Order: sequence, then structure tokens, then C-alpha cells
Amino acid sequence: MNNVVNYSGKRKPTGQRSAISHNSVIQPHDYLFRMGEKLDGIYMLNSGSVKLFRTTESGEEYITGFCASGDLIGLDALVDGVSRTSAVALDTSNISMIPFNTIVRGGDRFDYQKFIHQIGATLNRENDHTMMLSQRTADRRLAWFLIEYADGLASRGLCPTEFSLPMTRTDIAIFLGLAVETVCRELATLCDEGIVKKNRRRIEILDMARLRSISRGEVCADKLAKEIRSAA
Amino acid sequence: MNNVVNYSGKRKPTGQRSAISHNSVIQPHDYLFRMGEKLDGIYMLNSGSVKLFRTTESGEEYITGFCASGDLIGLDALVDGVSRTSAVALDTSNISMIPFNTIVRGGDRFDYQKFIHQIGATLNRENDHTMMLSQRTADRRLAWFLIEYADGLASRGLCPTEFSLPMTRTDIAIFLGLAVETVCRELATLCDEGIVKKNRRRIEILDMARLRSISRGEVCADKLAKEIRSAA
DNA sequence: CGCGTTTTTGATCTAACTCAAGCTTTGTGG
DNA sequence: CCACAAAGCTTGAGTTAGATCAAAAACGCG
Repeated sequence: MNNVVNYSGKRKPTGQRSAISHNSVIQPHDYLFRMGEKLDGIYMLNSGSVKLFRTTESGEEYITGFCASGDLIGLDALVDGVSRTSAVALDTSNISMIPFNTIVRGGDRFDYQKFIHQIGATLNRENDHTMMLSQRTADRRLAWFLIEYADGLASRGLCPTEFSLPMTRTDIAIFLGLAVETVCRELATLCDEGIVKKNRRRIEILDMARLRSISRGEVCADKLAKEIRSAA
Repeated sequence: MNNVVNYSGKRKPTGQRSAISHNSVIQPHDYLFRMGEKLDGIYMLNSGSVKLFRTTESGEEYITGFCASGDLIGLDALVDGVSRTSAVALDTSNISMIPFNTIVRGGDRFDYQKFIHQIGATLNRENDHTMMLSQRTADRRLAWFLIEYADGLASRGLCPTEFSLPMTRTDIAIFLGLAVETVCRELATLCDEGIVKKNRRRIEILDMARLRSISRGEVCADKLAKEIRSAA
């Protein structure tokens, strides 16, 4: 499992620490901030993608979310200014910061309404993630993940059926609470059934309707595979 | 699995719907609001306990959290005024409401700072819940649950080692992403090892240190049980 | 007191984990 | 520019933690 040291060891010196004042660009593997760090405000992702995660003392990594353009990062620091989460860029990303002062006092042209709205959205996404992790089969989890990602793209006006995932299979596995091998296998199953096409990180969704019904638990992804087995 | 109809069917007419203006009392099984309902603001729980949950079209129930005094309820409605979550009282509870207007405009004596703080705290709790659900054994989940509950009591100045749980075993199971039977069995194991004492909903924690180390995954709750088996 | 709900325990089964190993891609240094 | 190393991805075989099914006991309520 990757840990903080790994990443920090191999990244370029760019963006070493969060000296972000207003607008800045960070490179893949650069940290926006690390868990336990005091933040100066909330970050807003303008482009690229960021992974949010925590590591326990014993080195277990937990991924709490993947962020894309428009998302707020560091909301959990609202409690006392310190984030319990680390944020690392997966792609080259453009980021701006909203200082805590602005948030608390309601600064110049800070869109408060929108900020509150985003908090609700974040909370809802967390809830969805939680629901997915409770008592669900691997095929549903993966289907859910792909749909979430596709929907996110669609809401940003991008193509929801053909895209490139910014994260590794291991990241997906951790996020979904599964083993890497399980993610690979389930993805392979979806391909076998003609629901998606994959080429490494590149994903093409061929049958969105079926993918959604798998996600809802109406049908099982391994249905075909099982039918073949039982026929034998 | 319990669903909305069950609860609504057997509750007394009190507090039928959320006509809560400022301060009110609701009885066990009364709904504060149901998923999809338009809220007038965010609720604050002053005493008692409330369960937050969602149900899918297919009737699956997911519990996103249990609230106790001091908690804000309905934050997910900040996105558009509608909550995707249902809130039902587990005990007789005292509740007040902060209208959206007050939140957005920053009314009279609305403690904005505290509000923002609470949002961060809620987000963190969600994250903890998510982490627990990702890749953890049943014994760790249950230990985590008991500790969370105990810590919550402690932070409210109540006794953290002897308490009565307001929710059913089934609720705990759903919240932890486990089967009811598993929750019962793991609780029984904890009792066998002298870590907790139980009498139905009544819980007494005898060895908090050991419970915490189980929660961290340092030791396995079924260790003893296994040692006995392997000795045979 | 009888009935429905909740809790508990037992037996069996299976989905997903773990371990193992090969393959592919990416990155690095000579 | 090529070779080697490291990371990432994939597939197979065997094991196991926890789900499911079944059923009894313990409450609590009308």
C-alpha cells in the first residue's frame, strides 16, 4: 500500500508545500496538504484531479474521495483549521484558495450561497460513498464507481461514456473497500459482458443502462459467468 | 429490514410532520423529516437521539448516522433545501430549528462560527464512518462503534463506560455494514473475553484500552476463540 | 397471558480475500 | 537509445470471514 513517504520521495520539488495564495498549479504526486497540517483556507479545484486520503498509524490507507473541477477541498478543516485528510494531485491541477477569514467574515465577492450549496453536495457524496460501502457486492461497487465518475463528467459537460481514469486500480480498490484483484476481475467481467471496454486507464461505457441496473443490484454482473458454470 | 412504512404505521399521532418552528419535542418513532421532503432549515438536537437513514427504491435501508445532543441534522439539505435522508427519533428528543434564512443571511444571534465548526465536525465523522466501512473486520467495526459512542458520551460529560444504546442490533448492523447475527456474535465474543458486559441494550465497557486496540486492528477480538480452536 | 419484536446461537455456504506468479507499462541511468 | 528496475495490471488456485438460513429464547406490550 502506498504511503505518504513513497509519494514525497519521488515527486519533483514543485509545489513542495501549500504556499498557495490564490491561484496555482500543482503537478501529479504533489501534495496540496497533508493530514495534520494547519490550512489557511478551503481549496477549490479548477481543473485536474485530486485524491483525498487518510493513513492510520499502522500504515493503512483509506481514500475518502476523488475530486474534480468545481470541488471544494479541505472542508473537514472547518472544525479547527487542521485537516485530518491528505490531498495529493493525480493530474496536473489548477487550484485556488478561499481563506478562512473570507469564509467566516463573508468577504468581498465570496459567493456564500454557493459555498453552502457545495457543502451540502459534499455531504451527500459522502453519504453515497458510505451507502455503497455498506453491504454491497463487488460488482455493484464497481458499477457505482464508474457511474459516479461518468455522471461527474457529464455534469461538467464532458463525455460520460469515454474517459481516462486518473487513479490506479489500487486507488479504486481502496476507495471501494475491495482488494485490487477483485477490482480487476470485476472489470474484466464487465468487459466480457460487453458493458464496458477497457484499455488500462481508458474506459468506454458501452451499455450505461445495464451498468446502472447492476449498480442498483437488479442484476448481477457475474450472471453470465454463473450461467455458463451452472450449464456445465 | 425495517422500512418507512413500519415505523409510520405504529407511531402515535404526535409530531406527525415537521411543523417544528423553534423548539419542540418528538417521541420515539416520530419522524423529524423524510427523504425527499423540503426542509425549512437545519435542525439541532438538544436532547435524545435520532437515526439518519436512506432507503433505496428496492427497499434497502442504509443508516448514515446516529445523532445525539448538540448535533446538526439535515445538513445535506443545504444543497437545495431537500434532504435525501430520513430522520427518525429513537428516544424522546428535544429539537430546535435554524431556518435557512438565518443561515444564509446570518441572523440575529446565530452563532455562525459555531455552525461552520459543526459542519467540519460532521464531515469528519462521516469520513471516519467511511474509513471504518472500508476493509475492516467485524470485530474492529463493532469495537469502533462502541468507542465512538462512548467518546460521544464523554464529550457531553456523561459516563462513557456504562450506558444504554438507543438503537436495535439491526440498526447497529446496518450502520456497520454487517449482518445482525454477526453483530450479536462479535458482541458475545467481547463479553467472553471480559472486555464488555452486556444486558440487552445496556452496555458496560470493562477494558477500554483493549477495546481501542481491537478497533485499531492491533489485536483480533476472536484471538482467544481461535487459540482455543487451534489448541484442539 | 399470548403475540410480535428483538436478540441469540448453530450449521452451512459463498463472495471476496490472500497468496503466487506472469505480463505490461513507465521511469531511470548508463 | 537501450536495459533494467519498479510500478501497475491481470489471472489462477485455495482459504476464510462473514452472509444466509433456520430456529429457539428473552423481552415487552396490549
